[in-house]
Amino acid sequence: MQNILILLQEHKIQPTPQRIATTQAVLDAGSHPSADEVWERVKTDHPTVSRATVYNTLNLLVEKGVLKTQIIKEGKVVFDPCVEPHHHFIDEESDEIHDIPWDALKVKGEDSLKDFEVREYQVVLRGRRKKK
Amino acid sequence: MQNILILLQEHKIQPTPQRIATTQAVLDAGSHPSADEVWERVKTDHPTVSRATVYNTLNLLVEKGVLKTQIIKEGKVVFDPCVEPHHHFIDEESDEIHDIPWDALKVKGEDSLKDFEVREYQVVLRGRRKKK
DNA sequence: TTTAACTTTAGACATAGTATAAATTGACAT
DNA sequence: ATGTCAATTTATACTATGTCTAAAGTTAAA
Ligand SMILES: [Mn+2]
Ligand SMILES: [Mn+2]
Ligand SMILES: [Zn+2]
Ligand SMILES: [Zn+2]
Repeated sequence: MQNILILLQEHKIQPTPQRIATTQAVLDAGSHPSADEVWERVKTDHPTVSRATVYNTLNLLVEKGVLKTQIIKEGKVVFDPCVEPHHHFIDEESDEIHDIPWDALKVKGEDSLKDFEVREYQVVLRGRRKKK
Repeated sequence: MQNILILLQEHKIQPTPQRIATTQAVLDAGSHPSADEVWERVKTDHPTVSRATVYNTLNLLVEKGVLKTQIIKEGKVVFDPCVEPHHHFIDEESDEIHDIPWDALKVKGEDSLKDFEVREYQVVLRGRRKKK
């Protein structure tokens, strides 16, 4: 995808080959890959890219607002290409994370929390995907 | 506290000295300690208790329903003495986790998620505690 | 008392993530 | 083009969380 280059430029990120490959990989990975999952993907096409660079790049993409981290799975941070507010459903069988659109759920009362200044919130749901 | 022994017995857990100390520690720790934080506490009174035993005991307490794990902080699981449904607020300055009573927030629409069978859910809020 | 089941322990191991320092690359002024 | 400096990448070491293993210790009951 040529748009990767534009995306990086728009976010003031020097587009090196390693960064392009990493960004490509994290966006192609479907949803919510971990850093090492992204690294695995990068390595298939660019076997010489180091683990540190993938970690550095993902952290940079978060810093620049291209990705958001989610702390939902035990033991690993996952990266979310959707930086807009939304909710998450975790399928406890497959361990997959599914995005729930912001408007699918309505939370009432978050401004009644007088002691807290809420910067962001989300609903985290767990269960299993219905067999259809 | 003498009730610890009764608590363990009620949950069919053999009350060894190590388990009593660990349970005491996790309950006294205020809210949402990590396993190693519990271990540190245990060691002050019982310096010979091993790390593995504290981890084993905490996992056993979860299995038996005395504690619940929460995956909210990056890099570590925390243990929650409150096993009833409730929400969480994370103070991004102090990194402290605060319990929000279930009834303080109302979530609408969770049964409209036709593809998912929701076993549990919670609202996770982030921000900072208001200086009062 | 013997036996078997349960528990604890120290240490090894696995994995996620960060830190460091040297090597490479790239921008850019001469 | 060349030299220079900053940015980037790389291999590697390191830290931290958590699990696993095998041996030793304990408990309870035959
Ligand atoms: Mn953007
Ligand atoms: Mn209980
Ligand atoms: Zn998401
Ligand atoms: Zn809690």
